[in-house]
Amino acid sequence: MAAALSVISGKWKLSIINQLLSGQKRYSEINRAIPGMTEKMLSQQIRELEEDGIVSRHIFPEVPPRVEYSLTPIGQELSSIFYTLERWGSHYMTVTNANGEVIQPDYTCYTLVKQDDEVVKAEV
Amino acid sequence: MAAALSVISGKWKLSIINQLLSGQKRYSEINRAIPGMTEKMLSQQIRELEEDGIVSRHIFPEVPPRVEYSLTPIGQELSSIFYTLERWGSHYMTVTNANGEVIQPDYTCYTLVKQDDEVVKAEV
DNA sequence: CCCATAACCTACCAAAAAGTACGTTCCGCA
DNA sequence: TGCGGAACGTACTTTTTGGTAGGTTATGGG
Repeated sequence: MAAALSVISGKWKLSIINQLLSGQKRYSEINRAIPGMTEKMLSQQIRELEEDGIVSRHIFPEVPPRVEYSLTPIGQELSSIFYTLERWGSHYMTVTNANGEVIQPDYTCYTLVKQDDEVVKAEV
Repeated sequence: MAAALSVISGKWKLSIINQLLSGQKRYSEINRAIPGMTEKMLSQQIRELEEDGIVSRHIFPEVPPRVEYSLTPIGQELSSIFYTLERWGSHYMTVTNANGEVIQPDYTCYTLVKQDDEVVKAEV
């Protein structure tokens, strides 16, 4: 489990894998598809994914250079993790509002506190 | 998906949730059950989990103080994420040796490189 | 009378991760 | 004669995260 987490942890890795789930893509395509990510981050994180055996790289010895990335078989199997995270995440969002405050409709989260020598139940 | 990841990312959070999956536990119990984790980390991370609505805290106004933690319903639903991560992770381990080097038995990961004006296929 | 226990908190520090800015190489194009 | 694009690399800074060492409250036990 720790191994799985260490492979996918990294601010941009999930976005990169997500891009490659729809097929082979070249560097600049991925770069354009993920706004906010710098080129350095892309090459750094995709290199880590390659070292972990998740993506494979094909260098075409042309000028201008062309490099295409694709998921290895074990990388494609990450889709189950995507599915689970997405499902839990969207379920989680339904009980959380846009500000990140938890709404928790079905249950209350409370704390017992002592106030003037009296035990009171305070909602968090 | 990002929300799901941000909730479980943190060096000790999975261990803490794992402890609470087997039922309500008090602070010192969790602390003893996870070796290597300092008390500061426990209180810091469990507080973040509480803010995210994953665990709830019950303070018993006794002396000596007693605090018990348990998973909220949405926290308990994280078990599906545990299961998926574990399954992928163990599968991943079978194609990776103890040194973290990828073995990749069913496919080869290669790179095309130019060497003395000749294209060669180099295994990574 | 002091120490241990419980469940923390605070200040300070180190390490890791991410971001910013810029350099590189080769070629075709205007 | 520069200019841009492709796919990076490198140096440096900032932000985030984790770790260390100590302090706090109150009480019962030796």
